[in-house]
Amino acid sequence: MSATLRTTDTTIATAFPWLSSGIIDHVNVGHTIGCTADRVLDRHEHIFLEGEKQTHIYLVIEGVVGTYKLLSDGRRQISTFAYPGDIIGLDTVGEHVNSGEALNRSVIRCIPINSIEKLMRNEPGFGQALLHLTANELADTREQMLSLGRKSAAEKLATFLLRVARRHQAVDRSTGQSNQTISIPMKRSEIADFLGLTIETVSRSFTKFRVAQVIKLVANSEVEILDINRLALIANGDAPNCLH
Amino acid sequence: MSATLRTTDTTIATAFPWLSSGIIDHVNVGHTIGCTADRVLDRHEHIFLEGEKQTHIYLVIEGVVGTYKLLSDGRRQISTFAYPGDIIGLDTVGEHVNSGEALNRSVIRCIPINSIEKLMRNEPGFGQALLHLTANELADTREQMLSLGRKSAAEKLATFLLRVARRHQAVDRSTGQSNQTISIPMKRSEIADFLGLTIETVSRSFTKFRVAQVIKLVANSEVEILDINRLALIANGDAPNCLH
DNA sequence: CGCATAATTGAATTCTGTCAATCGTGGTGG
DNA sequence: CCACCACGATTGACAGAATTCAATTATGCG
Repeated sequence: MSATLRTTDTTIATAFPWLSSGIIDHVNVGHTIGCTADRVLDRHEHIFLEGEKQTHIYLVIEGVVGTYKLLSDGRRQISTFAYPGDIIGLDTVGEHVNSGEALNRSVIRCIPINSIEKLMRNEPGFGQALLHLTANELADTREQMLSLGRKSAAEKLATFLLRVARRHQAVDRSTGQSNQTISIPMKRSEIADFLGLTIETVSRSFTKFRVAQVIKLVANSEVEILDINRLALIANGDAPNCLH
Repeated sequence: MSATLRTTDTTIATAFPWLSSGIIDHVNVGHTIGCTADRVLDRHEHIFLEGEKQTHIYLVIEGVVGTYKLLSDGRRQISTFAYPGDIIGLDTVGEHVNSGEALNRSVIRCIPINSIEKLMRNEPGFGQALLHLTANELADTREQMLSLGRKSAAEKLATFLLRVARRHQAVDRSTGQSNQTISIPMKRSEIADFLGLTIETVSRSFTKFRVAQVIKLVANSEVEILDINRLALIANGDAPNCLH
């Protein structure tokens, strides 16, 4: 099971690092928000299940967490991959509409819902910040819907790789290099369930890109992007003739 | 072009009828929110385009409005169908991530963004209400992702029909009848672009349901649901053998 | 080093898409 | 009031993309 590292009274700034980084500036980030706890999660350990009452929202501190929905016969649609700095469990107020699961060994910060509600009443800018956050996630989700509904396998994978690359850049913008080697912290089956494909199709698309010199497979979970422009063309369905 | 019916100072209650219906109770709905205008839209008339600066959010008063994203070669993914009472244009703060278009002759109420921002500062509960709204839309969108990514054509259409039926019930719950005849206010091509299918496949799925006595096609835009339980089974992938 | 798990590749099938033709419907004007 | 026309919906035949099933290869952890 999961070990609780520490339980402390926390300030807004500690619980929501992204708030300090300038999205919203009229929040008193020194405000205390009550008890938060950090949890260490093993791979495949669940944080919450679809349908459960929502008691906390969760800030990913380390690792990668996935949220997903299932059909009764086991088909799975992964909704999001959450990286450090991302918040999960905000889907709706009431009960979780997704299950949340660690894809790797992860650390998450658990923030009680009632703290959030109190904060929204006391810090006017805070609700606005959460709205921003949720709205951005909605925008992201809509982008993903375009992939799921209208893109071919290769286009989906290209879109996904660019997404990860952008994300990766955001994490280590310290190294300002452009010919990126990105790490793919999820397995093929998880990519497949995110893109609405099978692992075989994902694998074949990887191979196509490799053969076409668009990427180089350094390892199973490490991809070097050789031609990011081409990748972008493919992602948007603008690749002249190939790779479909 | 569109005719502006009237421009008036409006209260919260007028602009957001759903606020009065009990979601959030600590908002002074008598508060005035500044100038709103009602617009009458013809079929196919646009409200906003993807990428445009977001100046208003819009409350649908009459008709049905669709929001969508395009790929450069014309492939379209419809994100939402908005009915009277729904709000569109909340996707994100900044610029629209979808285009919005009337599917039928519609009336929308245009609410300036700056009113919204002011309201969020002055009425603590209001931001919370918008967060609720956005979170619910996010939950809805995630449900749709499951359809797009993991369901067969028949399952998608069944899911869609149930969705419309639920919506329909909400509208005229005055007539408490159960053997529902629902009106489908969108064309096959719009259903197709919502479900990530072609019009031909949508049409074939309709025919399958008709032959299987699950629905009756009263007219092109009017469906009688004969066996809602069966439809629900199909929608969730639990239909024993058939219709796939 | 070895084994379990993950990824790749191949062959055959299935579902959906594409192209094309026909049918139906609703609205308009004679 | 009816006929016509344009648009939308349906149906059929075929093609193609992705899945399924199966076998092989690679990887990474103990």
